[in-house]
Amino acid sequence: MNFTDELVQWYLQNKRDLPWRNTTDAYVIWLSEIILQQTRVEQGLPYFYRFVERYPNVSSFAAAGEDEVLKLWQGLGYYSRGRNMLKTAKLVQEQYHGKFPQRYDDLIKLKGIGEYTAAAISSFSANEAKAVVDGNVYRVLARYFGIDEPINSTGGKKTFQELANNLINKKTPGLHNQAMMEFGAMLCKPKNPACGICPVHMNCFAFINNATSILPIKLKTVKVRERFFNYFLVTDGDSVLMNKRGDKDIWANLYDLPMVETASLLPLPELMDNPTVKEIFGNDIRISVDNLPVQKHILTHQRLYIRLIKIQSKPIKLDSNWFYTTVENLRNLAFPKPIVILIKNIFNL
DNA sequence: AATTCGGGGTT
DNA sequence: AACCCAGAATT
Repeated sequence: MNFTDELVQWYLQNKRDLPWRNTTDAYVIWLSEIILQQTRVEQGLPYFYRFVERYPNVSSFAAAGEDEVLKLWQGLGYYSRGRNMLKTAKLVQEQYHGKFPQRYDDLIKLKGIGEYTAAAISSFSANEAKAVVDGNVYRVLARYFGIDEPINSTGGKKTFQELANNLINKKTPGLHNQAMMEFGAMLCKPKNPACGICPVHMNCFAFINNATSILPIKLKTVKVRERFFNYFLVTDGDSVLMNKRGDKDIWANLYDLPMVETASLLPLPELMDNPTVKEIFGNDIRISVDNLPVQKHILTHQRLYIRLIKIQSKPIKLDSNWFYTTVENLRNLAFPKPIVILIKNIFNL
């Protein structure tokens, strides 16, 4: 048996039973694929069940509001996925009369669907022979064929996509794609791959050359930015002052509290002397609580230091994105993870 | 071509 | 702390 046939045989005997593998409904497969972008299966599973139950078809999704979708998405990260899903659902409802497209060339034009996702949906729902290349496939191909071109370089992406296209089984592309990814996820893992039970290790470049720990090659780029978010709690116990975030920065269109960002973690007197803070609260600011610990929140490109200051005086100037709402209504708003924690600590919601 | 978009698990 | 995850969009 050749390389890919071996992987398919391995897959048929070792695959996990995942809900999106038991359907050819392009809409359901689309849901699963967007949720799983840069997200582990175990983390995405509960969200997948939540979304198929709430939105069983394109029409129900297209009728949703953005706040509602983001609330369902809360905690999963990369929130543009949720916003793009709503745009795509609305477009599919209009242009395709609610029937989700299955052809690669149609799918690739939709918001939130790139090369990987278009190949996944078209091959799984209609057996179109398009090869998926995700993080798993990069790793399997780099190791087996001994490719040392960086997987995150422009040339590298092209090399791996072409190789995957040449390898794909044109009779059963969906099965082939599932097998490549599952093999990478379960056996040919990033650390400590299970080469001892690998069906193709005797022909694997990385195994033969003891190079599984250096392949695939990835250029490191990440530079982490430190940011300091000073949140203000303004509440009378019944209503509370909230902020709707804009569409540029992290957590676009989600909700948090009024906040002033500073360049460093300032002592409280210095913070309250900040021009922006004075503009908001005036000169006689009454503070009731500032003994809450600073929350450190780690993201891929940012380290956030989050502090909460409880203010008793009323602000004299409100930003256009600020609004008062009832504590009860907080249940309906989508918050970033650290704000979920803040609100839980304050209101026990 | 490089940067940005989350949150969580593994090592 | 570094790396990765069924990547895509923006700069």
